[in-house]
Amino acid sequence: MHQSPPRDPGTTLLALYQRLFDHFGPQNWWPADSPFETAVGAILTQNTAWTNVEKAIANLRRADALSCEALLKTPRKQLEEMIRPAGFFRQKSERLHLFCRHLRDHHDGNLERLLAAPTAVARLELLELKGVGPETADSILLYGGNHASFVVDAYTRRLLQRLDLLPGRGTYDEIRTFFMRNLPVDAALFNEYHALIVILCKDYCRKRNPRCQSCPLIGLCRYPESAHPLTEGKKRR
DNA sequence: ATCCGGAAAC
DNA sequence: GTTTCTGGAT
Repeated sequence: MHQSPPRDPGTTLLALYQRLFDHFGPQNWWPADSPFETAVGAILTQNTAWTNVEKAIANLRRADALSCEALLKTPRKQLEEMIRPAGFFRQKSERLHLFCRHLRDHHDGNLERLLAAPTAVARLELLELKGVGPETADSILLYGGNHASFVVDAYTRRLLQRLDLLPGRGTYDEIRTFFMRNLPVDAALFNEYHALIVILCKDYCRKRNPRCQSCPLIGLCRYPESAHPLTEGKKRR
């Protein structure tokens, strides 16, 4: 018995992508009619199931509030009621208003203008906003602006950890850089890759009871044998 | 490390 | 009844 042959991260990440795409097919992300709607969804979905975000978006659409101007005209209290199904509705209503105010004051209310800047510039600008962290910023860049900025989320971190591929201490930036340095810098690839990771982790590589037997990554992954028993999974007593 | 929060899965 | 959800701020 010998170790598995050493593979460079680029080969591993591409093989992983290939396996996911072959199993799930194209995901056609992000489900939105405009970059602005993508950004609204990105803020609303923070630590929130997408099904709940859909309800909030539907409320906004029904009220014709899915634009920068319309959303700014909507009183905070009213906005809270519309996005209530998405949870954290007080802070999210503030974040939406702050986001729109920034667009109005600096980009004539047009998100496309913000997204017309080079990726690094637009990213820093988004990160300045209260309520826009790295994942939200990268989601807006990638899915709203077609910028090749890899999106990292809790699913991504969990998957890499279980595959024993987590770089460094596993900070957001370390993981993002890991993907971006070891893959072709391609917005379409990053778009599909993140979406595939999400669907994999929702349906198979779940936090609690992962379906390892039927997982499309079977053979490529050694979890749970490779799991560190003290740092992952339910507390064992 | 804790708070925000409704909805649905478990 | 408890956990989890395409996080971020304090």
